Amino acid sequence: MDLDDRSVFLLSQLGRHIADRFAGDLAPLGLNPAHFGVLVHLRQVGRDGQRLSQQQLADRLRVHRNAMVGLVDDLESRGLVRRERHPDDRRAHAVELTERGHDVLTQAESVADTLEDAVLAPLTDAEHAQLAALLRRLTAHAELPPGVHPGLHRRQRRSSTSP
Amino acid sequence: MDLDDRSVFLLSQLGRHIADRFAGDLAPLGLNPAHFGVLVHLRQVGRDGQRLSQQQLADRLRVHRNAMVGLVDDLESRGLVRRERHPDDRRAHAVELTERGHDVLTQAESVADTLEDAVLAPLTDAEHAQLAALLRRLTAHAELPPGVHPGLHRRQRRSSTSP
DNA sequence: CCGTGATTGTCATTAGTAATGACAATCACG
DNA sequence: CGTGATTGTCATTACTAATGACAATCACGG
Repeated sequence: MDLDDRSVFLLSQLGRHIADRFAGDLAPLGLNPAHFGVLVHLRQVGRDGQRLSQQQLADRLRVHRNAMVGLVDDLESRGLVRRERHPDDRRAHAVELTERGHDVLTQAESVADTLEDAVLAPLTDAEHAQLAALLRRLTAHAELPPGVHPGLHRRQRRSSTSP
Repeated sequence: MDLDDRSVFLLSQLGRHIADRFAGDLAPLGLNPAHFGVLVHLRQVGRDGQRLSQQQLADRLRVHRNAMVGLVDDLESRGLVRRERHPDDRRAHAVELTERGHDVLTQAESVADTLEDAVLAPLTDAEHAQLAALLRRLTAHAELPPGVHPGLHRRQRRSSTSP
């Protein structure tokens, strides 16, 4: 059987292609997909008036808190986020988007828009909607947490066979 | 805008999820996805009566020949492939599937079938066909080489920002 | 109020993986 | 022949991810 006859292969192939392209398109902004994920989540919770600690952020994005340190370091050094004292817990830092962070996130989303247009170019609007509906049902069934990319997850240290 | 409103995000998320699950499901067979890709390609060319050198195999799968050494080493040590003298070129090794390699590949494909059933469970047959047709048009437009997973590609050494 | 154990953020260390370079053997071709 | 390219291999390097340890702080019971 041919690999291209399997929808799972096509999905994986296309998904990886998209991820690679997105990473490449994002690089000129000084961001990688993990940075992008952090920014998006920070804006989302900011809208709700919440302040997240690094730990909470790490839990939501399914990354280890040790890794979150580096991500926030990167973003803070570029002035996209701010670490403040957490009002309720002096151990924790409240992380929030800066004005500049908002701007850069907007640019990053425009990159994503462009990529989406390029990848979905061969589909009509109706077909695009059809595809989106199917994909949403699949992600729901797979119980993928909304807005969290599995590529950010902590990879488990494997013993014998590896990618 | 919510990440889940972007088809490219859903595709990437789902594709990664599938790749992770496949790698996990394949591990008990002592294989990783790269091994699987090699086996599938070897069977394909074997059907046409061809014999491929490691270099040719590496070119087709878009991996570096240095990396192919390790992949073939793994498979040969498990008795799934055989390195023979290439009839036309004494520098090259003709790599081919063994009987056992065929068997294990069959098992691996059954793993893939099971995964496909699980992932696509919420869709009817008609919807599945619809999805497959859409995906095929997208991979064609993206000029993704048929049957070659981008995850095997040599990653370029990046200077500043990284995944 | 004090002490014991957990949590947060950080850093240093380790382990694992991927890219690069170098090599001998062989080829291609003049 | 002989010069330069190609094949497969290995060693080395560069990088990334995982782990462990740490001080500061919290939570909670006694």
